[in-house]
Amino acid sequence: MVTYELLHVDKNSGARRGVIHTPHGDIQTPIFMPVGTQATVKSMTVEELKENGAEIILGNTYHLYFRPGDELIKEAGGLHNFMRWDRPILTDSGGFQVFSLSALRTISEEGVEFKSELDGSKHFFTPEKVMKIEENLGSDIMMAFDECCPYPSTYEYTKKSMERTTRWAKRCKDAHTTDQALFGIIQGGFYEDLRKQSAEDLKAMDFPGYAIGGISIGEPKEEYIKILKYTAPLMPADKPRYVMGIGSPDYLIEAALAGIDMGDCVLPTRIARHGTAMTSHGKVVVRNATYEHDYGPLDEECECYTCRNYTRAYLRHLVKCNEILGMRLLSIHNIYFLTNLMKRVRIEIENDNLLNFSKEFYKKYGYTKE
RNA sequence: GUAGAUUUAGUGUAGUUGGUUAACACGCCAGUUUGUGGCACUGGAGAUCGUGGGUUCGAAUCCCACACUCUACC
Repeated sequence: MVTYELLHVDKNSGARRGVIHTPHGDIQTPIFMPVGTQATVKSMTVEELKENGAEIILGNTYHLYFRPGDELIKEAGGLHNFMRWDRPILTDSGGFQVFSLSALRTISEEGVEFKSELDGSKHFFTPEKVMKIEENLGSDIMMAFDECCPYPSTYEYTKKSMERTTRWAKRCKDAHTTDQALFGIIQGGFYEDLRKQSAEDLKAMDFPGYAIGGISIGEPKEEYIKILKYTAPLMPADKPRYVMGIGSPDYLIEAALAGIDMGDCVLPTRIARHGTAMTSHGKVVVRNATYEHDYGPLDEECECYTCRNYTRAYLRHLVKCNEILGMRLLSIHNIYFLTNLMKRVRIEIENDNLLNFSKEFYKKYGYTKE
């Protein structure tokens, strides 16, 4: 059972402060969820994730099905036991891989055939099969199997895809047998009437939570904001609202302002591995020469392990040498930065002040728009 | 001392009948990254081709001298 408890609504923005209750504990919302595709948030131990504020993480149906296999994970006692994470887990359905691995798959009404990037073998993913995999993984929240449309897509294609995703959602619901919470995913691309149709059809199926999928996939920011603000109010108020794939501070704050409760993204850990940090004064490309002799912390306002112990000059050295520790220290910092940012967002909502805070934050972070 | 080989960007190299802005890798400088196939991708700066002279319409490329480094022999 997964339930949503609304604690407070920001009087000046409509942002929601709440709690989501799950079998593995509560999560405070709005929340940022680090992504651990292959049963690991890359380079970080579960202790480090906890110390840096992670309350819930993601796993991925597609990738775990191929390696090590969902049957093995079931045998190991489920994903929680397998990876030693005792807090909530949300599993993505593989719907994003329909988009990101588009060169390796074929879509039909029945499902999606993927050609494995590992050995070329063919695997047919249906909504029923995805439910079985996610049940074997044993996550607290499982996502319905959908298609994430690319940007841009034509109205005709997006409509056809959205309607099929709705039919797949029904099949997921019918095939689902455990008490794990199954969330529906609203699609419809960048067309408002399609978003509305998708939201209404999915609401009629009464899922315990809803997500907006298919945004934050490379579109201009204005398009993201437009669909976010249009779609969020169409989602039930008494259930968790989740925007899939958002990880930059502005996208997360805009989502919170729109009344969204959850967001996830690979961004903080990926850019960390490529040598970039998010700080209170904006993005820092640690490899840049300007930090060669900089013996101050990455972010003087940050209290994470990395900022308490290491200098920019040292981090730059590690990044330039492609040392594992550099990736780890920046990942720790970026995860801490985002979980801490969301902690602050929750406080500002409680004080009905998120809108003002967002303006101050954007100014300091260096965003020119908004 | 003799013979041979070598000398092209910070480093290592490509450039085979002489022909427009001399190529590549690494390094350097910068940018991108948003439900993670790929620890990646995209740009940029940087070389009077060892030095001097000659042949030629034209030389990194051919010729001469010198210098440098390496190897072998005396």
